[in-house]
Amino acid sequence: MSTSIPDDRYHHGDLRRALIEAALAALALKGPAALGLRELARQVGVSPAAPYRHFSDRHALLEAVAAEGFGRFVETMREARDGVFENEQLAAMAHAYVRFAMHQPQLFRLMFSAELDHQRNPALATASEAAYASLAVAAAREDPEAAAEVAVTCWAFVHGLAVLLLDGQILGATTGNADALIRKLTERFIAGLRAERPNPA
Amino acid sequence: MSTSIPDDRYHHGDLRRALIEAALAALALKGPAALGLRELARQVGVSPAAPYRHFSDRHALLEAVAAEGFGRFVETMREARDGVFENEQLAAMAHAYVRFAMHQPQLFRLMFSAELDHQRNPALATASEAAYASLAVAAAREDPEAAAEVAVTCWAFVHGLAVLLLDGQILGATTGNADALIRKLTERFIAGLRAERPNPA
DNA sequence: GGCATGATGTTAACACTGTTCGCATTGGCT
DNA sequence: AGCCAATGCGAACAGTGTTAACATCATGCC
Repeated sequence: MSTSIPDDRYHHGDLRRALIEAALAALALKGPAALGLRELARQVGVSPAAPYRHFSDRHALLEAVAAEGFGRFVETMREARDGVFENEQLAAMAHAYVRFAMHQPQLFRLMFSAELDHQRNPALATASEAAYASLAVAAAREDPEAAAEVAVTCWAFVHGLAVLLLDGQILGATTGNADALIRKLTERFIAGLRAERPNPA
Repeated sequence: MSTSIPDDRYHHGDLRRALIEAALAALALKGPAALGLRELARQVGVSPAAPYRHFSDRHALLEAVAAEGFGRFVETMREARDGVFENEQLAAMAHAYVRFAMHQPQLFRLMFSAELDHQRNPALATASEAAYASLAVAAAREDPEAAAEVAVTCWAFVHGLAVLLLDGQILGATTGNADALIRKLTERFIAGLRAERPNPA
């Protein structure tokens, strides 16, 4: 699993990949404070200047990590969607959205961090748009005539729920029955969406 | 307005206040990158070590700024609620919530920043809970039997909408008609809430 | 009024960090 | 084999948060 090429050869092999993975590990383990460039270089066994051959900036590295996170994110969403009937897909994806955030809180926070310029890094922009699109298509089914509005509303609800849970602003540390809460809230939310237009063509 | 006591006397007068205000100004003007301790000390005309007489940490200063932000926030929400009929209060507050975020994006981001420990600073915890409570009371009126659920749902929607707008993930840079979008979405959302229980006692 | 004392500010230093420079080493192409 | 671009190294610079020891002020007590 780990990029284990601890040989003492001059060139690392795939330093870029190694840095990203070290960052992912450090992020999950010790929080975003451990994402220093020097720290990561040290962890990979390389000089402080080496990362600059692969990332123009420290931010560029963080953006690469975030892009990786978005990749895993859309994968998670896709899986949630695929194993379920059409009329349950939205709920399943909403649940997966929040669960991803709670299982990888630091990564999720990094993905939506303010200091990342989603415009600068095309890979990041693409990845985050893909994540939105996957949710939007299921949301649009609820009301094809106002697809965009419904999609944004769903996204906002689900994203807000994730963020608030992450900040411990909803359940202090009671993460035990968070699953039940999420299910109840999303059910209610979707019921509200559907109650508005009782005659789906 | 500015804490203008630029005399060359040894003691500043109210350094704590001056630092917080300098931070608020720098935050709105040059973003969170300008919130260095030394930088702020320089701006206020004081040595790099002086702030430590008033804040144990750099984080403590940021938390104080965030608390100030929450103060203004609940004030804004209160004003939005007061000038309106009961059945429009929720919509008005939702609108105010998002508008606050768009008018003071950096401050809003700081308030909900991940690196702030809402538990450590009691003032911060109190302030953020007050912000929630003010929205919750209006939300609860929509369905008194499931007050908590409705409140959290509203909060999640409104907070998510704010965050996504801030990240430019909904309207690229088209902030012009953001107001109209917000209004439309909150209307629809609240309609959904009410459609679920058509017989308000 | 004079003076001890705590609150507040200063200077100097330490350990970091991101970043850049010039140089060293390497693997791959002809 | 020999060259070249890619990749890594070490040293250096500016800037940061933080601490410790010392300076200055303001205030209450005799």
